[in-house]
Amino acid sequence: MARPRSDDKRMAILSAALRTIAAQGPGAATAAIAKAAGVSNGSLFTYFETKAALLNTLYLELKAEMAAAALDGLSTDQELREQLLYMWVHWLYWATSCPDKRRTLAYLDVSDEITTESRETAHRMMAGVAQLLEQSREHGPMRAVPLAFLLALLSALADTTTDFIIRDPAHAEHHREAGFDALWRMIA
Amino acid sequence: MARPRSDDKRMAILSAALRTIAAQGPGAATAAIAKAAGVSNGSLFTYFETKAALLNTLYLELKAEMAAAALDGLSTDQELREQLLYMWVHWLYWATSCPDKRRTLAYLDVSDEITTESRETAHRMMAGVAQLLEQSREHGPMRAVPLAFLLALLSALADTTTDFIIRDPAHAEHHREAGFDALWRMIA
Amino acid sequence: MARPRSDDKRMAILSAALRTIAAQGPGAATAAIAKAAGVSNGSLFTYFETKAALLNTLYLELKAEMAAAALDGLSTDQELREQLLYMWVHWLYWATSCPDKRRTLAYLDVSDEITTESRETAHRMMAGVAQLLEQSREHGPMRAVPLAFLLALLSALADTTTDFIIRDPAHAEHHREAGFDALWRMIA
Amino acid sequence: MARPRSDDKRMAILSAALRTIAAQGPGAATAAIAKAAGVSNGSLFTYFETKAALLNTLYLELKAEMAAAALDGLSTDQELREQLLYMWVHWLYWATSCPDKRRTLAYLDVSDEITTESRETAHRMMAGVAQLLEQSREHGPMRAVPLAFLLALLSALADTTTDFIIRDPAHAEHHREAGFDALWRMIA
DNA sequence: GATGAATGAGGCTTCATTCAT
DNA sequence: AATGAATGAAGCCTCATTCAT
Repeated sequence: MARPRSDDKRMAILSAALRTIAAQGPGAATAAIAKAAGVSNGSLFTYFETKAALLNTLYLELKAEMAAAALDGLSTDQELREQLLYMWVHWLYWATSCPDKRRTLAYLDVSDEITTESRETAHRMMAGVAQLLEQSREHGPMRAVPLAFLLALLSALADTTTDFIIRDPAHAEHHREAGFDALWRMIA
Repeated sequence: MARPRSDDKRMAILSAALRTIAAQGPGAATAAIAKAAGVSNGSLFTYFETKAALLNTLYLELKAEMAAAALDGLSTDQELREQLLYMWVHWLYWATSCPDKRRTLAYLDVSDEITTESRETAHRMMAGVAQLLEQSREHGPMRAVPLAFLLALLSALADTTTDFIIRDPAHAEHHREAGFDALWRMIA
Repeated sequence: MARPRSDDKRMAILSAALRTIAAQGPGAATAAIAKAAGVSNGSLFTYFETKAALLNTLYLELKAEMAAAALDGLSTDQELREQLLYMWVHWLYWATSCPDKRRTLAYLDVSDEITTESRETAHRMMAGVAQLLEQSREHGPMRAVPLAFLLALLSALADTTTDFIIRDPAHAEHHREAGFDALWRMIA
Repeated sequence: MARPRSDDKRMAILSAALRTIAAQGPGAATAAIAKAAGVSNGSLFTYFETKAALLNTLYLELKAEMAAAALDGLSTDQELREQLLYMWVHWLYWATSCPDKRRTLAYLDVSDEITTESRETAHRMMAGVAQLLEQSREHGPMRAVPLAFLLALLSALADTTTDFIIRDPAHAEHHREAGFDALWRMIA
């Protein structure tokens, strides 16, 4: 009945946090974030109880977006290699076309403000990717290692490849393919 | 500025920084580091002009140690695969037996206090590793990618494998081998 | 400003303020009080212009209740000592059986939000008690001191005695009698 | 070997806290206190870890001073009544001639920043007064009540009397005597 | 009238760095 | 050179009050 909590504002804060953290790291001041969001200092805290809460929310949002980006539109009819490639390409596309998001995610991934619980939730968001990985490695040389290990390796590869694409965008496609081939050789 | 007298004190500070940052992250207060070093608050700044300077020094120290650990005692007589394995094993051994150093390095790697120059110097410290990598991939599927990319992939793999060994030390050897096999498949 | 519609709500706020302040001191946030009253944040300010206004109102309410409790049912037929004892017993009974009210009153008594005017009004509410005191001391050793002084002494005694009864309820009656005897010796 | 922590500064802070709290209540900002002490915002915290620590220290300091003022110079040769009177006079003299101290003590006495431990320590500081009280009431009507109760009554009487002297200093002596006579009648 | 989001001024405390001793 | 007190700029968060709905 009162002014409703505006989703716009909430998203403005999240988006401002994204930009500010990408630029200044997770130490960015809440005041800076609020200002970037065009919102008063105190308003930030009506949408997020705590700076840590904001960070965790942002983290989950980004992880979810990344996972969705990687899997959206995937058709399970194709060969596994094609499916994995599809995921790889989309993942890298997302990561390289939203460098702020990727950078912020990288910061948050190592921040000690991110809860174990958030990390677990994020991990669960990768279930689709994990499943694809599971199928891909089923008969390959890594059939016996923990799936989590494999997932971590995949992330590491994707991350590294993204770095290189951003650093040297002229050879984006080249790097992307090299990365994928390496991945495929590793697991299949 | 003449080099301060006591090298002991300098090393005590570096070592204290290592422990303190491992425990509290790169946000650790200089006062906390000084205290851990058994040195006064202000003395820290006669040995390191700035907190950032200390961090960068520590970063380089650790990177150098890591590179040395990976290559020390390597004999170039053996097969390349053996040499690479030697390096892999020693790298992981260092990383898993000095968790503080590794953790601190992980923190510093993403800290924005570390200058580009430091990162470049650190990169150069890996020349030996890079050379080995270069030889190993010479006739392999990755013969055409930038060596830096390969080095980054190696680092990512080593890092991820270390994570898993620390998390699940009972299967250390298993993880180490799985990681190496994956690496070898990737490049050779 | 027309009196707001719901007296219920007004009293709910006062009662919530009572409980909240008893628990958290006069620094209790208006938001906390509103919540405890089951009323919105903003509504509190349609019933009380200001936090200070709320506090002053509560203060007067409690003082009035205390005065009423002390005198209610007093019959002026009895001996003065009996009348004074009656008042003493009822005062202490009120104070010990509504510890929240007493505690809040204690907080407010020293709060600088309570205006001089409120304090004076409160003082006037004790007229009945004062009158009884006046009669009681008429021929006693304190016949010449300002009545206000006497009243203050009475309050101090009552307060101190209440403290002890609350702290050591097993000997409530004992303390109550000791306090009264002391009072009587003092004035009569 | 460095600049020593200056006792002057420490006392300046305590004294500034005294003045500031007397004027603004225990809610006075640490910044205001620091400014009043002619000290930087942060310096306050090298002398007192916390605002609460500062408040507790000030509380104990004042209580000690008050107890000392009440007993200093007391000769145990005199009659008990004379001794008690001596204490009464000196107590009131202290309280009325340092209204800031008294006011601050009153604020702190009810502040929830003051630890139970501080309160107990303060209580122990009144041992001398308590002992005198104990002797005075030995054969009197209050010989059986808890000494702590008696002490609380004494405090209440002293406080109330002080109030009246401050409010009406023209009759200081009058009030002081009336208060003491009341006390003596109460206990002896 | 009721609601609760919006505001922004502080409040307490931390910390890198400087400086007196 | 060594020490640790001094500094003051931030940082996060709270809260009385206002205002859009």
